[in-house]
Amino acid sequence: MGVRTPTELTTEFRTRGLKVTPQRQLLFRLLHGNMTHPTAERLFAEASAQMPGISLRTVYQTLNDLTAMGELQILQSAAGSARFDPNIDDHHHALCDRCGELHDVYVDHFDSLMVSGFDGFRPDRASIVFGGVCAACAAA
Amino acid sequence: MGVRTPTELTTEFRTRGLKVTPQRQLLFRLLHGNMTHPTAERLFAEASAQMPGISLRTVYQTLNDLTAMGELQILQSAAGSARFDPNIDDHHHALCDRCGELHDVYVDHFDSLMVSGFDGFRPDRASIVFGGVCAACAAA
DNA sequence: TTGCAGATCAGCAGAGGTTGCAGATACGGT
DNA sequence: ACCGTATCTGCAACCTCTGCTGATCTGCAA
Repeated sequence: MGVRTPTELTTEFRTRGLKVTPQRQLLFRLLHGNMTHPTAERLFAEASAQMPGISLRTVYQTLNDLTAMGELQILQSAAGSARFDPNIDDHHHALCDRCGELHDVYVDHFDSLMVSGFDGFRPDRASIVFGGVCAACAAA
Repeated sequence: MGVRTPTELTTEFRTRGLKVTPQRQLLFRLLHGNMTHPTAERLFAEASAQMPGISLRTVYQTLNDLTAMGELQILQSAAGSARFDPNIDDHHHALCDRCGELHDVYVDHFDSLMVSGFDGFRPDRASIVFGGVCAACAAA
């Protein structure tokens, strides 16, 4: 579902010869079970609350390391900053036009889609972003 | 197919109280029939060749105006700059991992996809980006 | 637990893309 | 042709993210 547990990530980092610092452990905890799609800035804010003085640079560094080892996905948000997705399942996204919130959605039988125009292009993955209005915003 | 003709865009601009300057007309021409997905910088380069002195700021301004009136789509490329899509049909994209080129693809029966997790979200559009290797890069 | 080699940290400066601003200029309805 | 106003240009600011550096800290082995 989400990223692996802090314990698993700790092992994974050590296995790869990366060291596990208190800053990284904090980020592991912040990401674990996180179903939002936080920006680096947001994680930095949350981390700073628990560890004043942590640097934004360190947050980026750790997020990039996690992404490089496939534990996070990077989502390019239309406006501004990238979002990090702790959910590495095969899933897609629904973006609310009003609040900007991103929600995970799952698509079945994606393979059965008929696509024309590939013209020799060989796809090995696909991401779908649905645009619309989320339940909370529709109610408001 | 692509954007509307320069003539149509001229009328559209005037109707909305926007003025049609030589700079804008040039951009209309550069976009018309353009099946690539140029960045602002690329359009600026092409425009500068025909009209030395045109400002990058003006290119952005006009592209944003066109986007606001629905004549262009903005595509957020993963790395760096935005791409402007003169094709406003209901289509999707295939992104080559090697050369970074974007190609248009068309998807049939998209509505028949089974999606779970919407949870009250009401989608009104969707965009799919396929990742893979294009024919040219696969051959090379 | 201690010591060492090397990885990591904080902080700042810089790169790349995009937008804000202000004064001068040009469009276009009348 | 005139005038009001949108637009143009050029520059600087802004935002996000990365490179760099000296000081600090971690992991590992004994």
